[in-house]
Amino acid sequence: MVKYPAAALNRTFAALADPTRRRILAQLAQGDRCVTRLARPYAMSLPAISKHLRVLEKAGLLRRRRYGRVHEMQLEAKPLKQAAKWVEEYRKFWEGSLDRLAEYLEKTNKRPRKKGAA
Amino acid sequence: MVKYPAAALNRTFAALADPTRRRILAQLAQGDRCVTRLARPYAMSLPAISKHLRVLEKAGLLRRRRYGRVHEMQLEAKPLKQAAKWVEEYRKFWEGSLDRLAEYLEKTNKRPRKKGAA
DNA sequence: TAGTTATTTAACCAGATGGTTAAATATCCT
DNA sequence: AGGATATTTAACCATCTGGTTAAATAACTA
Repeated sequence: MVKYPAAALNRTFAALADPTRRRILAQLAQGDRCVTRLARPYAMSLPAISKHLRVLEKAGLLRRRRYGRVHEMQLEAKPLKQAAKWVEEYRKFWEGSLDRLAEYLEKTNKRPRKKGAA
Repeated sequence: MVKYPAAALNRTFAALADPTRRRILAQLAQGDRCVTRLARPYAMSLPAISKHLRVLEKAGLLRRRRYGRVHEMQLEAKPLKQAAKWVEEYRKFWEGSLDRLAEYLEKTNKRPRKKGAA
């Protein structure tokens, strides 16, 4: 398996683990948005949104541009690409070799005793 | 964009946000393993590992089989498939339409003012 | 200058997270 | 039965997280 920078994956996955943040990303997928506008759909204070945005920013998932007093947020795809690669690598591996092993184990109802399991 | 079950994504991404848990998944990708064996490489108590395993289990990322007193863990690909789909969908969208927009903005150094931004 | 708007910072709070050690439980072995 | 092994549960602790409200900062507007 390939090696990935742990700290970056930590931040990316942690950022994606919150539904509000995922929804913010969905909003941004439709175009750049400023903080107030992003905050509009939520029953949540502005500082709360501000914090979510900082989490996303630190994870590198968005970029902030200041135009006077308004901060405009823009999606950034790179860290997601990393995460996607990580997930995809495991997913493929599991779906390939391991699901067949799983089936085998289901049918025989035995466990593999020695190390060459997969 | 397609709709995904939020609670499941929450749990999956949160589970993946910890490096110990990702490493456990990497171990399991090489074959089923019992708790003690999984714990071996870590400078961490058995209860700590036990907790990590429960997190992964609740996220549906692994299945537990009891053979007497030993609990054997097995990878489960389904929730990861969901997560992969989510990530991939956004990734593609961003890489496609938005990176071009980003470039445009970089060059012109203007911001889009009206709603039809993307 | 004064007032309004956009956003962040500060201080706080409740609950989750990730770890610990000690004890409990379940199973295997003799 | 009694002892060793595999794993979990309980109780505890420090830190992180996701929210709040109130105040600070920055920039536009009259």
